[in-house]
Amino acid sequence: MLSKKTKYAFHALTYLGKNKDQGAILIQEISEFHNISHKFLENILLELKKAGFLGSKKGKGGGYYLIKEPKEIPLSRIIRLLDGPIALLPCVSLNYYEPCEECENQEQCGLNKVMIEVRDETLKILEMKTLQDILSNE
Amino acid sequence: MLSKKTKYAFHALTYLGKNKDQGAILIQEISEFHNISHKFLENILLELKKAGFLGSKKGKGGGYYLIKEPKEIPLSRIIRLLDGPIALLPCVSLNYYEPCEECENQEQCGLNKVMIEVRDETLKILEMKTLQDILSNE
DNA sequence: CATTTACTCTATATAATTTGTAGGTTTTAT
DNA sequence: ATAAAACCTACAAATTATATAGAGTAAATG
Repeated sequence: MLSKKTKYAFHALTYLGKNKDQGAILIQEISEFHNISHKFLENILLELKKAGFLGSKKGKGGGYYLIKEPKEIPLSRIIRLLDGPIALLPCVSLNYYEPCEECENQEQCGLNKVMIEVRDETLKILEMKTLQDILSNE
Repeated sequence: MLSKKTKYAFHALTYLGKNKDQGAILIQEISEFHNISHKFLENILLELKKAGFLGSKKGKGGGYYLIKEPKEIPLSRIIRLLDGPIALLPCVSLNYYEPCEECENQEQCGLNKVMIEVRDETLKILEMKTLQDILSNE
């Protein structure tokens, strides 16, 4: 399951995508619309900004706005940013690789091999689906 | 990512699958082979037994053994049993459905719709891959 | 240029979940 | 009878997720 953080990130991105023409949008507007704690959302939006998805403006009339095309934002990137690995095991993660402590020889591990296949199939979906797909369904 | 519980379950099932002919196998044998805490593994094997994957024998000469064909044990069933939902959101889970608190109208939620597609694609893989696939790779 | 507004940053508190442990009970073989 | 090994319940420890606090910085505006 996605963490709330990631789920909220998707809600916020969707909101910003729907209101693209309206310039900077307040954290508060999003947090009220989706019943999300203001401060919690603040942290999330900041991460999304640092990762290059959002821009922001400080001060009066400030807020956040999308700086990428929705179709250029695959689900996989958001999930990795906020939730970490997409792979089901650390030993098959492309971006967060770690060997399994209990395994002496990953080369001979059948679980490892199968999970590589699962990862690749999962990635196909999560890289293909983008914010645009979410927007198209609203 | 899978919890350790689920990962250990796969290791144990694989071990039992590889040693199918040898009758009942001790928890201790598996826990030592895979460096898993004996007591923790005990709980896991018990769950697998209650769910109908394993049989057991008490007392001297006792232990656990597979009672299903490896090809009849899809990854999805083990993951669901020990980790819960496969879906990325509660509102699209087939086995553990819950509405999202922050959503007033799930019918109009684009995230919901996209995550249903992701779930269906993910399930295709996890239902197709079985313990047999893990065994074949060792 | 003072004031208000709203994002930025870091640290911390709280809650929930996962992981692991303890200790006794029941069953079985010898 | 005794020892071996699964069964069961409850709890403890560790980790992670969620949420909050409060001071800092930048921008707009009158």
